[in-house]
Amino acid sequence: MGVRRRARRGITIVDVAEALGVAPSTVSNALHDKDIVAPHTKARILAMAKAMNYQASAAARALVTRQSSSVGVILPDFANPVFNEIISGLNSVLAQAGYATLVASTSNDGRTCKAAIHAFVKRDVDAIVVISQSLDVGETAQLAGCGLPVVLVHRTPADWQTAHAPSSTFDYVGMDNAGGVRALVDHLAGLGHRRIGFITGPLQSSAACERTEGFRHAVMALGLDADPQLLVEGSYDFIAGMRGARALLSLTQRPTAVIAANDLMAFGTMDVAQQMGLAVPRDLSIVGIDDVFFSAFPMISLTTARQPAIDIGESVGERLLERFFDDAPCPIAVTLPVEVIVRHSTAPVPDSIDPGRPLSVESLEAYLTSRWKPSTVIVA
Amino acid sequence: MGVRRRARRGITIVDVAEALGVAPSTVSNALHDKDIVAPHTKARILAMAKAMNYQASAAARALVTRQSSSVGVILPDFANPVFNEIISGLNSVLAQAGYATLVASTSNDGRTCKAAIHAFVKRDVDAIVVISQSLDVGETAQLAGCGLPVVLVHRTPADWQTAHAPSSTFDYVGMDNAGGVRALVDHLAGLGHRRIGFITGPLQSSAACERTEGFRHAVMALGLDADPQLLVEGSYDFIAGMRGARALLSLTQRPTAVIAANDLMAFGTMDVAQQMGLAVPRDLSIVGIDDVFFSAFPMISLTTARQPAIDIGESVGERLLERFFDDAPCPIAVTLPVEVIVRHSTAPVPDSIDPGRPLSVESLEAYLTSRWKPSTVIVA
DNA sequence: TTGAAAGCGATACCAC
DNA sequence: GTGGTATCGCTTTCAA
Repeated sequence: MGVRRRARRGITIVDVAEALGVAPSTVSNALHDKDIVAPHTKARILAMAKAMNYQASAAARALVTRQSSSVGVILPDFANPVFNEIISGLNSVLAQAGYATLVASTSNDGRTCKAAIHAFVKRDVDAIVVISQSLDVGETAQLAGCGLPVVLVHRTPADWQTAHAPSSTFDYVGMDNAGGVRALVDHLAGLGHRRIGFITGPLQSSAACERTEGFRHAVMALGLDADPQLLVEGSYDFIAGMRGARALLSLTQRPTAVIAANDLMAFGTMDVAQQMGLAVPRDLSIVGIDDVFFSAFPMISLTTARQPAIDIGESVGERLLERFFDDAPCPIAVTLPVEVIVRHSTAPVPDSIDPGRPLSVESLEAYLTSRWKPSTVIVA
Repeated sequence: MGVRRRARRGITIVDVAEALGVAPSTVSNALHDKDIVAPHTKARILAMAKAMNYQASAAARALVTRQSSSVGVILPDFANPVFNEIISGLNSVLAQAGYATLVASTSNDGRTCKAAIHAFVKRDVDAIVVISQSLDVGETAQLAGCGLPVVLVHRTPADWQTAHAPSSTFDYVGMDNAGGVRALVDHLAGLGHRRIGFITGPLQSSAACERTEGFRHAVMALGLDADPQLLVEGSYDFIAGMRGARALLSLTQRPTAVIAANDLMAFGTMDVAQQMGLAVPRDLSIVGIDDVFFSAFPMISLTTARQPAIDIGESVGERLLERFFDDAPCPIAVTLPVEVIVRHSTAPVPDSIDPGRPLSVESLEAYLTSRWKPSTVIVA
């Protein structure tokens, strides 16, 4: 390991002070626009600072104030585009207020997560944002123990209240999961559907539970078919969507519409429908939740409940600024509204129900191995 | 604006020193594993530091060393999943070495970009990574002027050498664009295709130019049909893919295969083929570049040249660590290999060529307005 | 091999 | 209003 070059020293507050023959503290006050400084002095200082191209050292300020003007974001992975939209919204709000955004992914690994929190604390981040990350009791305690504002996204504190952890210090920002599902069921019921299948997300996620409960209640409220067979468990990925769709569409009395708890699983459902020779939306209506980029593509055109990801990020940012400046330690929960975007995967219920081509369990495996995996890889 | 709470003070190096009755400087040396410290002393100090859960203050260290152990990443937006894979790879390498990753998006806006660079410099980042961002002369000068290591991703320094800017201080990491396209053409030629269409990316991007040139050369080298009509300009988005595909597939003698300079445009091409009643891959072979998540879906199953995004990120990280420790100011350019993933959108050239249903220009607009835009929005 | 002390650059407190 | 100065926590000479 060699020697690291030392960056050149820039203009300091003392340089500015000397150039003007005033005290450093006065310069500091002027730069912070404190009323205590005489207008004339302030103007002179500001002008000189600009002329000398003075740049405050973030490190020096952080050392004395113990605030770094930065927030750390922890997310399970960078793969989910929705997470990045959230960061995008967050970053735009924070950047404007002079805060930096630090990111770290955990790959859903506890050790990595702990290390990330650790690294953030060491850097004196002013707050930590946790997106959709499952936290065990240790991680929760670690977060609570560092005494920083913490905002949880898409995961209600209730998740670990059952684990007897002190969740009350955390803020929460999420979307109206139940309301979104209710609106989807309304939409389908309005088209005449009375037998609607639902593929859930992973039920350890609070958001997935809310979506599932939202479905149950909506079906009840509208007096639709509440057959328990119409509810199958999934896990937010494409293959789970295929599995769930196969289960639902193989029922002797199959549903005329399927709600998937996210768009990816809706795509899996579309794929299965195609395999069974069912035309969407003529024979089967399909809806998702999230409105990912691909849902808008003409070839897909999925009706879905849009996750307000950017709004969520902005909301997190605004909440943080609020906490920074107003020091309101009373935790809040923000639930953002969801809108249904009607595209072309939903249609009125057909007069007669086509059962579709039957599909065996083996055929799923065969189909996946033939189409999902890359068949050949040529190295260029 | 209220008062900001001061975070509690943690364990300092002095605390550890006092607990052991040694000098702070010795603790510092021990923590840095300097050979000068006696093994016994070092062991005692390390043990005590762990016992007291000592955490070095990043700010204090940054103040004296003028290095923050962090790098700033600038990207045009958070929407492109590929960028996030790059950050993912970068972050994993950096985190392991104790570096933090700061992110900022510019929305392709010059002012925002300048502000982001500014903010990074102020925070004493140790390096700046610029991903796929178009830089004007001012931004380039700003980057060069701050005296930090800079790595450009997917944009060769040559881009602005023409603008007389000092590009020689920048590193470059990218992929073998020309090689990837060549491999795709090889694959198609191997299937018997001799008339291949190409939809380019935006030609102000160096990577897009490399892909285009790669196509030209491969066609030449293999003696395929070099009709200039087979080359149409696009811009990396879905609609450009549709436009390009319509142009290519409306040729009196239409190509039997289409290469799109990225996957999104390949999807657009698939969509147009479907509208024209052409079956993929029976009537038309389609390939893309990037291998985005959706390309692997069974319903899409696109043959494509995989962009090694994570490798690119890791490579950037490794290069940075190298520069940090070896202080090798000699800039390098890293070009990562690309692999072709053969899926189900390519097949041997058919015996007879189906011209497909004709499509008017108006029908594109009509199709897009009917399928692309959300038709109804219900607020939940 | 260890210890004492001088900064790094900005803030904040208290005289003036 | 303004100026001196201690201080934040760590690194880094230089002396012992």
